[in-house]
Amino acid sequence: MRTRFAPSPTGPLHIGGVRSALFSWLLARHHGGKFILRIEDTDQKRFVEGSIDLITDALSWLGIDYDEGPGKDGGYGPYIQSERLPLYQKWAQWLIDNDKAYRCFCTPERLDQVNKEKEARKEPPGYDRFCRNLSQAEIEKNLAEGKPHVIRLKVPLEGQTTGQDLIRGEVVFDNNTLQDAVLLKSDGYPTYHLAHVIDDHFMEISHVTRANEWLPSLPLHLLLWEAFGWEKPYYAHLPVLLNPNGKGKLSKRHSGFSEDGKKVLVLAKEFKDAGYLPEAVVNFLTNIGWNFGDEREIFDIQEAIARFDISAVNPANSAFPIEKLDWMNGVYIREKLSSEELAKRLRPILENAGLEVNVDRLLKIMPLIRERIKSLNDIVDLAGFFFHETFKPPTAEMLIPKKMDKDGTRKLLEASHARYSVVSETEFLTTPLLTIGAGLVSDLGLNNSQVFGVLRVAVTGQSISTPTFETMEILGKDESLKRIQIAVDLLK
RNA sequence: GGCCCCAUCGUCUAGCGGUCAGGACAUCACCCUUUCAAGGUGAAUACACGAGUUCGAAUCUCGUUGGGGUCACCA
Repeated sequence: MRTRFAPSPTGPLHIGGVRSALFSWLLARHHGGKFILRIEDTDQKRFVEGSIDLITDALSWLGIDYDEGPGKDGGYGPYIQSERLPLYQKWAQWLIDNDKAYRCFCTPERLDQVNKEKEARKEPPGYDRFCRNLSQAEIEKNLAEGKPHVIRLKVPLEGQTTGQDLIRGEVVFDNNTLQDAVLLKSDGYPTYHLAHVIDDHFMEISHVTRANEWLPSLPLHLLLWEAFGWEKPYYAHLPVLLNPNGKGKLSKRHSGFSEDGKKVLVLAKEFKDAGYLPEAVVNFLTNIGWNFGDEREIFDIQEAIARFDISAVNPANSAFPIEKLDWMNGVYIREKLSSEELAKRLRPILENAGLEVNVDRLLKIMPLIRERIKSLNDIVDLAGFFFHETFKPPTAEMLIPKKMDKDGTRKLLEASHARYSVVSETEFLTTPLLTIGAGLVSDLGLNNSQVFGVLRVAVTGQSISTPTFETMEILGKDESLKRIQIAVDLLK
């Protein structure tokens, strides 16, 4: 088995592209086959410099490795279509020689005109096949005059073309609804239709998995395979990923737009930048349109490979359930990563936020933060205070809890300072600290949340944070007392 | 509009003639609790509609409606 992912280098990789790549990859890996990356850069106008790196970077971040592709020759290269031009031209000519295709000299202007007239007559748009029956003499003449032309497929005017889709079964099309599609453009580049058939043939691709939007052109491709007399691959058209609200397909133009106040992510890189783990993204994606089999949703990629079955893919399109990714990312953070691993991934994020990371301290706070963050990026807000060079004190307002006043709060802090300052440094640990806190509660006639809350704000500078006494232990006696003192002064 | 695909809780899904229609996310309530989380328990919520076929339909057929895709010298 050989499968492929064949993106166009028109910019950063889209999450829908990732999903297609992932399913093709899963299919190949399940069967112990090969997964090939092929770059379809036959549209010079849309080519974006640097796209190929963006694509391979994204795949590598996600762990979707390819066996053959640009820079990784497997004997079927080159893997970039613009480097295969002579091949397409040769076979396009072959189609003409065998009466399966014809040269079309119609200008874009004429094509426009034809469509306008058809529209006026309320007919479906499409090429009127003006050049399909040009005489040999006319063709010679046009050629001699050097008229630019394209090569079009000569589709049968009647009958039906039946395709088999691995996901939805038989799909039937009436040939009279088909177009004489352009195979080779006037600039000598092939269109997708021609290029993918030729490449999939010579690269011996056995299973073509691609997005659902290709289904309408399946009959064209089938006709092409038949014209060449080559053995067809199996086709599987993956359901489309829709916007989170279910309206329209997820596309690049929605990227970054806010929807119901929520951010819509669509580029692979945006998921990385948002603090999602690649393992979680991959796990999440495999649960859309496919399921593990029992009721498990969290599983690692090896388990997915072992069970993957392309024919079990749900043919229905699905809205992109981004909120489920948030949950799943949290599961991975709190259950799947060791402290060392988590710290390793958190470190660059803290550093990018301009904080100076003390690795020992970072490792120490892992138990305090791992159940509190859903995105790696959450670490900055939740625990950034551990790494601030200079402590950012809270405001007096944050310090004073409801049902307490300024004086009362100050007295509480002063009492705390007094009691904690007599604790030895080696005893400055969570449990004794908590005991003292509890003593404060009963002695001052306050409740837990008042005392612990005030201490939390004083020590962390924020009202939502890691647990108070654990935090104090990690901060150490000096630092903790210093911060409590700052709070006292703030309330004077 | 033509053609093609699709249709189970708000969302992702299980189900492939007989189930109290299951799970997960999200939501809500309660419990736990040093904030926030996490965790625990529980609640609410779905077979788009209409005809058939059948002893029996979420499951099969047809139609309707709805949604999506596609109609380029883009992929």
